[in-house]
Amino acid sequence: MGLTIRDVAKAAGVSTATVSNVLNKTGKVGPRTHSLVLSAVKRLGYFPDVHARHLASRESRTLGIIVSDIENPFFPEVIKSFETRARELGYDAILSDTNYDPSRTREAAERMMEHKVRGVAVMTSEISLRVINQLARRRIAVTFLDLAPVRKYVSTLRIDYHSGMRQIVEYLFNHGHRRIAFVAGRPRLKSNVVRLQSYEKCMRDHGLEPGPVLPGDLRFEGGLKAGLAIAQLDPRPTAVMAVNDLTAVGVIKGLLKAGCRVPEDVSVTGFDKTRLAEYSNPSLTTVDIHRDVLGQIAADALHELSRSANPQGREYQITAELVPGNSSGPAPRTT
Amino acid sequence: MGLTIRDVAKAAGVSTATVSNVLNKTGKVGPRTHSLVLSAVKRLGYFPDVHARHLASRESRTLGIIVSDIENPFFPEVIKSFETRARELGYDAILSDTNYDPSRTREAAERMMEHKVRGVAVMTSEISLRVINQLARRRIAVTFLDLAPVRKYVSTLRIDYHSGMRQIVEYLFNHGHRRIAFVAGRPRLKSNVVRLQSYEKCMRDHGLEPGPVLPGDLRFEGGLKAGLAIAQLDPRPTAVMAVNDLTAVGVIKGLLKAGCRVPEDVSVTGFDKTRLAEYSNPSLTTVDIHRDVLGQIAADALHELSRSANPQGREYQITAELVPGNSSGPAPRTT
DNA sequence: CTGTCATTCCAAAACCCTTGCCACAGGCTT
DNA sequence: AAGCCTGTGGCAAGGGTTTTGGAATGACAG
Repeated sequence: MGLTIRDVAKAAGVSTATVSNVLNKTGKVGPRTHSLVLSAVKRLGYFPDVHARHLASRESRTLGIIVSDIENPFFPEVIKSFETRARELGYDAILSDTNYDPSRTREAAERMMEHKVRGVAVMTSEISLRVINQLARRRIAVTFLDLAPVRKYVSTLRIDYHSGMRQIVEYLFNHGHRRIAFVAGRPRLKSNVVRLQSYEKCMRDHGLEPGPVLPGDLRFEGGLKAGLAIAQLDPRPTAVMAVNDLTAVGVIKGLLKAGCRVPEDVSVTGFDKTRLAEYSNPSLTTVDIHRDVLGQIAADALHELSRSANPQGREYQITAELVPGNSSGPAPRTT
Repeated sequence: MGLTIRDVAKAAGVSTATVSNVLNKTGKVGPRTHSLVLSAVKRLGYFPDVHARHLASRESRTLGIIVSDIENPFFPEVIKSFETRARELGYDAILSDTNYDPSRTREAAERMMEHKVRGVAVMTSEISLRVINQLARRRIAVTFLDLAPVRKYVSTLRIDYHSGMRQIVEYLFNHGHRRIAFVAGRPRLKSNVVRLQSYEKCMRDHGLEPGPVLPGDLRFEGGLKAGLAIAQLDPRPTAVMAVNDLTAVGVIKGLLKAGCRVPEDVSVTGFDKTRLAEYSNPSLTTVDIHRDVLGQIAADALHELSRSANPQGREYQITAELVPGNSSGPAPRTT
């Protein structure tokens, strides 16, 4: 307990400054003393106190990441790659989960400020502009998902939903589908709206009439309901695009329950490529939005932003890629 | 930037000690000054620096949690409830992901020591006894999963796998199954071994011969392979118990691919009740091991351990509960 | 009016580390 | 032999907070 740098210094017969210089690899210490100190450190099992270190160096080496819900399969991968990249860049990472709750989001931001993080990746939409400003004013770098315009200390990560949607529509079109339904998510979530609009636009671009569009809830239940409803439609769509994988799995279950075969009668596609896509039965045709890249870029962006002399934010594009699965196939022959 | 307690003190016309007393609710400050300080804090948007606070109070208010892999669906729920409970108890929580890598596990433990956490919940098996001792010697409370005997500063959370397995065997037995196969996980993982042994014991308790036991890998692929293999067995088992949900989903896919119906021809059960169980098709019969309770108890245990005068560890039991789904049904009539 | 006691606030030390600056030793050059 | 580097290591200040002991204030009893 209470092992300090002084103990190490005493054990090695040097000053605390020297120990510090060894530990921080400043190159100011000769090889002899260097190994002397190192062996003392190891022998005593000493680890420098992060808090004292931060305080003394008046320079934070930690980045924060705020997510809506760690249980949402979207996030763990992002978190992991963010943390990995952060570590590579020499940062500690701290995580806050807001549980979709605006007040907990505020708390999360406060926590970041208390920890004097150098930057924070905000991966949630329930954050107010006031909080953003508070962070930026403190010269804390921030990255956002989609929303928020770039400005000083604020960069944006833009996921290319549109390209993803276009790839799906093209894919289905090329497989002969003409009646393609859409199962939406939450109409208040911007990323969901973008997906819907992209679907509509791409349909028109192929000379197809969009619709029907069914409501969903981003969850399994919503998909299930939509799937049951779609099975009863006349004429029945030959393909269904779901706003995300979870919804797609629900849709499939609903269709099957109603006696439709997937993909023989109806093709179904998801979005986001969660692991679900792979495990689901049939496996899902979906779009991979490279969450690992997302997390990594977020860390890079914060690093960039926080150390440049002119911390002007910029925009990053995250690409999307179609991943074919067994939930989709050629359109059935019958008109 | 660099807003400190001194700025607040100056703005409120009091000393830093008074501001500190207000913020920490020591009750040593009169109501007049109290509100004066509070308004200054709010006006300036001040947040105390966590590092300075820790340093000065020489008492940590943070707990750590180390997990193998945040992408493994087992963990997010545990992490979430751990963090929630920690916060309720007044702690900050920090997370480390080891990616199943022993060297990263060591690093994670070091990180916890650097952060001077008050306790750490170790939810991984790749940790050596040396590290445990290192932690305990520093008077850092520790909880483990299954392994590690209780001792000073070390408590154990024991998941009642045996009861879970028994419930499944009984359930299948009552549905007329007599030939019940098992798809195993990694033979080096203790929790996997316990599951297998429990299966064998429960089978014998019901007068049944255990087996066949097929190898698996805790992943989808292993289950798939096992499913394909089981379909070819003669006599074919009427039920398959998988070591976890993911394997079960693979088994189902393998069986279907080989032309067996689930559950009409073969019943399949999982373990751990991931979300997969619900979304899979057919939905999985599985066992819920109450991961939310696990996280919460871990936090409680650390709190208990770290503040008691006699920090002797103890053992906690986490119960398991059968959750019936559609992947299992009565055994087929044919002998 | 003086002495006692609570109450409320402040000054300063302490927490553990980093870092700028200075001191010193030894080897070179001239 | 004197003077200079250069390479090495120590001293001490300082970072933002908590905390301890004591000072100032005011109320009240004697």
